[in-house]
Amino acid sequence: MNAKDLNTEQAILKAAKNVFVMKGMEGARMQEIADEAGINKALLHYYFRSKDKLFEAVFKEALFKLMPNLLDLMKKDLALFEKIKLFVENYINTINENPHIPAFIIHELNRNPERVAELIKSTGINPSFFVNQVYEEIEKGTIEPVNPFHLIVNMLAMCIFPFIARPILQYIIFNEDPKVYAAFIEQRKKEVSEFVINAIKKK
Amino acid sequence: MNAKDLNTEQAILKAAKNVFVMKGMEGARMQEIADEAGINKALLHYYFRSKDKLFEAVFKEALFKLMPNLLDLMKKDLALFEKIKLFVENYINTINENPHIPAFIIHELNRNPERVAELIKSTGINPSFFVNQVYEEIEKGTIEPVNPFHLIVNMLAMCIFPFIARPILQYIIFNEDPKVYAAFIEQRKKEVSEFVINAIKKK
DNA sequence: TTATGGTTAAACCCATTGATTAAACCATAT
DNA sequence: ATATGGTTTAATCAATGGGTTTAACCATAA
Repeated sequence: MNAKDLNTEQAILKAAKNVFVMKGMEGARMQEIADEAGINKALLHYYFRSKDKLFEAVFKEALFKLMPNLLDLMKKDLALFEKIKLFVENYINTINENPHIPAFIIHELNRNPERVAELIKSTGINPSFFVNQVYEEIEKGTIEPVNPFHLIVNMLAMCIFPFIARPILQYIIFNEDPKVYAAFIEQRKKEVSEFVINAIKKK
Repeated sequence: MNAKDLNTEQAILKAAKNVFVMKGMEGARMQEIADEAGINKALLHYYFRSKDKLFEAVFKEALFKLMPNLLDLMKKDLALFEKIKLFVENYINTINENPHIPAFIIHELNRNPERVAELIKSTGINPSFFVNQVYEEIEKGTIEPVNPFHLIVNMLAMCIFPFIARPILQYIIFNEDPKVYAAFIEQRKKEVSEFVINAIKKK
């Protein structure tokens, strides 16, 4: 595989990502991907065999772009509140750079739950480290006795949701002004971590 | 329109809802909807003209099923903490009865943001009553000075997210056991409202 | 220069699918 | 009984779109 190949292959992947992420597997057209990449449609099959294979390549890349951060962070040796702050800021930043990927994953998750679940499983993601850390803090009496699984889901939810519901928020709450929406997302880094810490810390 | 019509039309809508919600506009097949309804494919066009029209009917019904609750509740004359409790329980219950609709709406939201936004706008939904109530409580010093828009987004997020991410949670966290997942959702009604109230109340 | 082999593109194939048509069906009214 | 008109179906159409084929292109090596 030489440099030219890499270029074409990367161009295809990039174009395919754009189209698949916005329209999903079923809504995407091979012709549109080819146009977006500025190449002939047959080349898509030359490099990736089939639409399904191409989709899988794109999907894996998209999925793994949002996973490793999460994985590393959870296991870090940090105080719980620091970890929460870091997680929220870090994760909102990551999604902000790929704002359509969550909705893309969610759609595929509904279309093909087992396949996606298998993929995620294969990353070896495991919340037990973080869960134990939460239990320890509860023991110590520094936080309320919250269920750590609900805590994780709450944090993920608050980070991800504003991106998948963006059109609603932007058109309804923010009068269609993208600037205001962007500022809202920026605020959230602080607002959410404070919200979470306030919710659990013992006073 | 007589009783027979109503039956057929309702049968079509029900079948179309099942298929569209699970597979989206592009993934759905008119033949599959006809089969699910137990009728001839041409009848779909007889009653709804086109796939697009049928989809629109299904989508509106799905959207408005999740909206009115929200609307009425926000304007009720209730103390803030009571309102939060009621909202969370009520909304989780509503979604639990139609667990696939949020992901369905989100996908359509990405495919066609303006159209969905217009539809939602047309419901006349307006958060200002709730927003003002939050500001009043901040004045009174009963809650921390949180941004009410973030508060709304946080509550929506925590209610909706576990349903759209269900396969991940169920397969990864809950070892594929639907019973455990159902119990988790049941717990959330209490867990989330306590989480929110704890996060904002002044102590 | 020419042979080789990977890369690219144009043209084509054909299964799928949304939509239409024409005829059959059937309940109701005269 | 039969005429009417809404309902349902089978058959068909036309377009779309994923995939294939064939040949042209072009860099590299002998």
